[in-house]
Amino acid sequence: MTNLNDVARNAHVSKMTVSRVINHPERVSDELKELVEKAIQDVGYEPNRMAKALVNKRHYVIRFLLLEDVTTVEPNYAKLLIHIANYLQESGYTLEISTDLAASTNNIDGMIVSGWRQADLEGLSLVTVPIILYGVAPENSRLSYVDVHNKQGIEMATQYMIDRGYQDIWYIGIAIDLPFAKQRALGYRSVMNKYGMSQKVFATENHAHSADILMTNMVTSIQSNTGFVCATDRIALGVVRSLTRIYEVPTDFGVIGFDGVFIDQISSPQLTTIRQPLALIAKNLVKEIVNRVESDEENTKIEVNITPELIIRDSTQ
Amino acid sequence: MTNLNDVARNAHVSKMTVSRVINHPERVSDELKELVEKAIQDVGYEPNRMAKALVNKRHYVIRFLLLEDVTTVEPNYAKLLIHIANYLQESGYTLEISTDLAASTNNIDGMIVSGWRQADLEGLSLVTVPIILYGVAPENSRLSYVDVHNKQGIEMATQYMIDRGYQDIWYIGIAIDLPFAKQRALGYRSVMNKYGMSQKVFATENHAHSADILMTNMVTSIQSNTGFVCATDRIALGVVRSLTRIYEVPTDFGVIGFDGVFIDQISSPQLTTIRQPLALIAKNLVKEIVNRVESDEENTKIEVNITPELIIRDSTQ
DNA sequence: TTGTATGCGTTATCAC
DNA sequence: GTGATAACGCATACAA
Repeated sequence: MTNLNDVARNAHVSKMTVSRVINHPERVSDELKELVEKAIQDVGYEPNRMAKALVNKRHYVIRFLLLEDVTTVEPNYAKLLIHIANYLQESGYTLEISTDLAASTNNIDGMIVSGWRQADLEGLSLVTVPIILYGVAPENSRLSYVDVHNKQGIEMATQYMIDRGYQDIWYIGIAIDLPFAKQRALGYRSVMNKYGMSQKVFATENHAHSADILMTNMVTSIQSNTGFVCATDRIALGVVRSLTRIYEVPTDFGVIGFDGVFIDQISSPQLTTIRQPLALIAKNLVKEIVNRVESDEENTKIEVNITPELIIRDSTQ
Repeated sequence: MTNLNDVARNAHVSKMTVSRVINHPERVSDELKELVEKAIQDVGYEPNRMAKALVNKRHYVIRFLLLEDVTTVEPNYAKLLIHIANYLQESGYTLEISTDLAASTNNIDGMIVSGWRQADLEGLSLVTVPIILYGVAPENSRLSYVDVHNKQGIEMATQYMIDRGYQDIWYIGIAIDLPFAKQRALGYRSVMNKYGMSQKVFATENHAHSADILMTNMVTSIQSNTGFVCATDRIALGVVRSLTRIYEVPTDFGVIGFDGVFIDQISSPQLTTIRQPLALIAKNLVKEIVNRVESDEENTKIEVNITPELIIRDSTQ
């Protein structure tokens, strides 16, 4: 492993000059800068992250804290984690994954927190390192977050169903008392209000099976050409499954989901859905947490709501 | 952040004694050891990973290199990554996720590599840090690996289908020229040979949709009470979907999958499957890579094949 | 603009 | 068995 000294020797300068070329190039004369840059190439120098960390009193480690039960959210996370890890790496940080809110924060610089429940709020307020949430913050909280724009997403979905000519639009929501679920339901209501259409709101657990049962109990009494706006792809999957036992999707009924991560594609027919732009979300999460870690200023609360994307597939006409 | 000095002051000893209590407790007298341990508690000391790393010439970072296309394997990885991260943390390491084989290894200690293709082999042979593969190594390779026992898994599946009384057993394999696919096919053949049953082997892409099409083209000519052993849950999902359009599963036909990660559960009916014990796999991967990183001995090639688990659900009688 | 000395927190080495 | 010292690689403060 080459170090500053190797470069310095190669360039016939002191190692401080090398350090400066890297961190404060403007304080170095052009000729030396060129010389040093060439030497860095020659010896293949890369800064030692550990030594930097020690002297900077950093760890260059961000923890991803997953409070949600993994099994219920599986496919959402692989991609998100990979994106986060990549962006962190670009900023010189490494990822740590934990499911333990109580774990010591002595060897990390900050946390990205996902899937909080009411019970986690006190623990979170005790954390001393910077935090950014993935997912809407609790109401009245001083916590910052990055999330898909939940309300806007369901608005897009509802609007799309209306545009496609479905006569009646139902909302199959998610039965959980968390802000994101409320926001999604609001999206439906706002568009339906705008068009003066009558609202039909149901809720189910976030499982294909639960949605299937809910739907199967009423499916024979639903009139054709109804469009179903679903709070998640899992729910949409169950709705499609229940409908296709008797009818055709999308010719008799239309279904649109939300999330756009994996489930939409293995459904048959594949789901039209509102996709969470996970790369963009990851990018913002990393940008914000690194910002907070590296700036000395007081952290102001920020709320980043990212516009999702309509993916048109085969469960709508 | 408390450090060795704080503990030393509190215990009225030198910081070397504190360091020894942590790293070589046998070289410290019992009384001092007790004293120091109490002091560590008192001041809430935790070693600074960065300082350790610097002096030990380590980074305490293991890279998870994902060579496979993420979208095709999504749900498998979230859990695996979380388990790996947890085990790494227990050993004092942090995780780095990368999809770039060519990335510098100057700031990591070792790599866990997943999803290699033929084209990656040369690049892998150039890597200078210790490597362990998740997934069977190439033939004639000196690379070590940890994997689910693919052959044994499909043997278990095939045997189970025979035990459940299915008259005819078909194998719907995965059309890819990689060792794990061969091993799984071998598992089917070995059991069928043992019972002198006639073998029906098909192959498809690893997508529900492809399997669906394959099956739909022959489904009307298949005699009832046939059992389908599938190379993956995705394939099994497609097979079930195709069958349930006309028949009942599991009364007319039986289907068993392989992987047991997520897809099996959102299927309807839920899939009987052979589950990869991801936690155990992660544990072994971490054990092996940390071993290789921390031992000075030459790395001998090891091959760890982990026995999977039969999960009985609703796609078999 | 450039170089020297010092320290970050830890561990290994070598005294005692 | 215990403690003083140097070293890991880097960056800050200060001197030239």
